Amino acid sequence: MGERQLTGPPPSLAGTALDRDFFDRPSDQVAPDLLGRVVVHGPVAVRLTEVEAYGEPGQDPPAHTYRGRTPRNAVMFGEPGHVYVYFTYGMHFCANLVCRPEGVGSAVLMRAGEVIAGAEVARARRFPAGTAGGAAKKISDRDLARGPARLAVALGLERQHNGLDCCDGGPMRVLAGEPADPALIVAGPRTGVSTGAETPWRFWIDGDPTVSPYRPHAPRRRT
DNA sequence: GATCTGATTGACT
DNA sequence: GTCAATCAGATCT
Repeated sequence: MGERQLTGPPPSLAGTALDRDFFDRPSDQVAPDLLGRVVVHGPVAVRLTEVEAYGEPGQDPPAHTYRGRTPRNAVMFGEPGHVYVYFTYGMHFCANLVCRPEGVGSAVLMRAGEVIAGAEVARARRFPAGTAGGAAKKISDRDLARGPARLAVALGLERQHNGLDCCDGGPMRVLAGEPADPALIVAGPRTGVSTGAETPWRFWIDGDPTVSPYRPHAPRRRT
């Protein structure tokens, strides 16, 4: 993949958006099917290279829905095709795409991707001018959306976007595009979770440089 | 009402 | 490779 000019939306941004039926399936089926697809939010577009599926209440301990519906995770129990944005570690946002019919409570976490449009906007969001380090920071395109929190920032997703519908023709959508080659899709254990990590519900495109590095769960250190 | 944990990242050694 | 930062939600007493 070579350099892409940012002087206008690339042809891929004009593609057809995935409809709600696409998301109305088990998350472990939707997740690998999302690889290679392009997520668009405003001027920024990201091609997904790594995702993680999260299961249903009572079945998947690491999932936020494991203990049932709460005000925080209510979006995941809503209509499929919406975005569930949550705040973690006191400073990061992560974005999920809701799966399964309304009331189930299942989603796919977007872990990493390649910014294919709006790279300068994404870079500015990571380090706004005026902040420490600010514009002087040199971030490669590869690192712009390499990691769940980075991806959320690149797409400009924050708390206010929680519950946003990707299937209503609004500012955010997931393009059908060209799915990843099934031969290159790899499934493995999930990262960063203390329980259920052995479930191979993390999917990524083998060999893609934007896939986030694997990190086993690190227990919180106490002072 | 108080305490603890976490689907992470960036800085520093 | 190691460690601190920071806050909302969930659980516990």
